[in-house]
Amino acid sequence: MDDLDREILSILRRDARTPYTEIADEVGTSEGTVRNRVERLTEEEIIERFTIATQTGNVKAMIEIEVDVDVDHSALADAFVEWAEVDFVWEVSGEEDVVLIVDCADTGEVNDLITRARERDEVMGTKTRLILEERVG
Amino acid sequence: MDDLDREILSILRRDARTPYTEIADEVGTSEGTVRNRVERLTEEEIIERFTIATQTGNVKAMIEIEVDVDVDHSALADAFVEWAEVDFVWEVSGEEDVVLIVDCADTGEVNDLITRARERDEVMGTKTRLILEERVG
DNA sequence: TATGAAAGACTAACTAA
DNA sequence: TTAGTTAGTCTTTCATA
Repeated sequence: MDDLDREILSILRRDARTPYTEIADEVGTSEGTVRNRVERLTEEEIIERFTIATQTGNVKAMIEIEVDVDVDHSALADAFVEWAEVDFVWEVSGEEDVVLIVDCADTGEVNDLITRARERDEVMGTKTRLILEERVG
Repeated sequence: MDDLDREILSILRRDARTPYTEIADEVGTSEGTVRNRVERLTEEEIIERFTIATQTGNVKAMIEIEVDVDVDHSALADAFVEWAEVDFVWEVSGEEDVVLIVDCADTGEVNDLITRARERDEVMGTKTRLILEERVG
């Protein structure tokens, strides 16, 4: 991992469809070098996957979930990730323990998700923040 | 947005490099239809962007930043997104106002980021959570 | 690091609903 | 009028030297 790798990653993060030739021009190297490095980064799983960022609904939010102490976080996370509106589930350090990143049609749908989460016995409490604006690094 | 769109999105979310011909086979339509729909979804910003999921370091974290009331959030967010270790900057509702999603070499680097954030006058306080485990929906 | 071959995407003209 | 198809062309990627 050197600065050239980091530059390539940053370009791909903004637009993963940028042609290798264009990336090469931008970072001042050849198409082959960019291709080899992207292959290596993918191999090493520094690039976990090529994907799309979607906004199927109008509201994105973080739902922080406080979980009972003696609960299997992992099983709970597995359950949440099955919910259609959930993009990511993070198990985190700190008080709230599990964070959902969700993409909903409207705030009503966010509310439904919170209600569904709170209905589970393992869930002690929730804290929700709407994501008003996102910037990509 | 119909079921065909949703199928296409789900394939692209798993691997955004899947050729249109292959997606077409999988969902039972022609290459042209897949291409037209992906273009439409991109146009409508349901697909926000083609991107990569990366893990350059060993530690991912959420840094929640409490911002002084009369501060221009947008300018602050613009500054944070320039930091190399920052993947996303979210302006959120609630007390902390700005959330950074960071990808660092180690916890020391996370700590450096927190220090740099706290050095800014606009920043009143921070709260950090390490992301211990991530699931993708 | 070039260069030709292969794979994939795009254009545009056409068809069907 | 809109969505879908297809053949031909162009672009990008890949493998080889």
